[in-house]
Amino acid sequence: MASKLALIDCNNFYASCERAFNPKLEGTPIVVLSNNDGCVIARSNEAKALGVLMGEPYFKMRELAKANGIAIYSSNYALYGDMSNRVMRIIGHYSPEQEVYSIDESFIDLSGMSIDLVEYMGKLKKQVRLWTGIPVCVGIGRTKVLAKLANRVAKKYKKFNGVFDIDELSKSRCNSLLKIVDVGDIWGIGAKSKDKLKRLGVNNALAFRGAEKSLIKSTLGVVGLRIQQELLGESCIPLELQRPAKKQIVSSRSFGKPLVSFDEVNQALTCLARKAVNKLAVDSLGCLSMNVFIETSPFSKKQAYVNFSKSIQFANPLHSDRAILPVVSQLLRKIYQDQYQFYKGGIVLTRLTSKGVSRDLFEVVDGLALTAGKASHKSLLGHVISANELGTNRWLSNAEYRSPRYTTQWQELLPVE
DNA sequence: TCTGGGGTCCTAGGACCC
DNA sequence: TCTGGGGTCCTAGGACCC
Repeated sequence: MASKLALIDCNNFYASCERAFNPKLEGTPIVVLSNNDGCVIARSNEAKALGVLMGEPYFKMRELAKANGIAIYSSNYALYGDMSNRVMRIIGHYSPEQEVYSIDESFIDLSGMSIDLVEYMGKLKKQVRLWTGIPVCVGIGRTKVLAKLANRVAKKYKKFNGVFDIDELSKSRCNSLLKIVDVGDIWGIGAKSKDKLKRLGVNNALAFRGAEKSLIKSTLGVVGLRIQQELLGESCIPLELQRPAKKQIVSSRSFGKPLVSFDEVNQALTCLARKAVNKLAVDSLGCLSMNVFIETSPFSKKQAYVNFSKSIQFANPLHSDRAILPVVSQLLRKIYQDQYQFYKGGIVLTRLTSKGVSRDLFEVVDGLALTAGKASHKSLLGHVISANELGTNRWLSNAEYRSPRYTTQWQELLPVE
């Protein structure tokens, strides 16, 4: 049976979330900023039309924002995550097989459905909009790469009303379409690969699809070969129906201010480690190794960019804050140097295992004695935190423009007018 | 003044083994 | 003096995704 997939992609997701809770923003250009209010990570169509670029540092577009009445938001992941769950649940009703690909994208399997798929996906699009306020577009094709491409078309050309099936095109029309798609706009072809291909004269999707296999293999390896096969309509990137087990957990942040004391950096990393430990707990995992890193700003003109990191292997999987947090401080002690202003840092937990029997009492930590931990304190929420998590808080991100967490914090519910 | 965070997969090269 | 080759496992780094 020929496979048939749809990719449902939310339009300007973060910006649309802000708008869903503030209808006055209809027609207003919206920009959402990254964690530290650093750069642009989402733009409404109006903001795109004003020339706001993806990834642009906020300070470079502040004047433009002021002059054009652009609404600015700090990112509000609690809100976006919750909205995503609602959207994904609705999409899940349209097929028995769904892959939630990212916070704002989902593939579903439509193989063997003898109905008008464009009409069917039109219904989905309307329902998501009605129930959540989030606009989506749908691309349909035989493979993931083709569905992605179809989705671009659905987004770009108004006449399709947000739903496009690439298989509805005749062969020659399909070729004309592929010819106007830049090779760098194919899913999986990033900036580096794009440059390599263009140097070889492979400029668009049609040329890529028709290129010699050996050329693709030697230029991009097996990854490129797979993309080419998918463009030809042969599915080789399967739907992932269940989330694959995590292989690593990263918790890192740019600090709100450059940090210049061990204690401040230690506070930051201990708090970040706490977040990582919480993620371990959600999936009932332990880790057999950990990496701690700190770095200076790559943009600073006052000091050279440096990046210090240290890894440690554990004899048994660790999963508790009591076991992990002290090790973070000990590793940091080994890499911290007084003369630098640190601007970012984090921890990476790897070699994850399912937790199994708790062995925390007998944990052996590669030559590092586990200290019993300093006195504990209760946080405002009532759970016990370590002394290292208290401090100046200068590491915390700036989030000057965050909208209320309408859906996840009682105190921030939308008022009834 | 001010430049995100969290992931995955692939490959090359080193260490080690027989 | 002559100094293999194939397999596996691990890690670091590159590239990509949203």
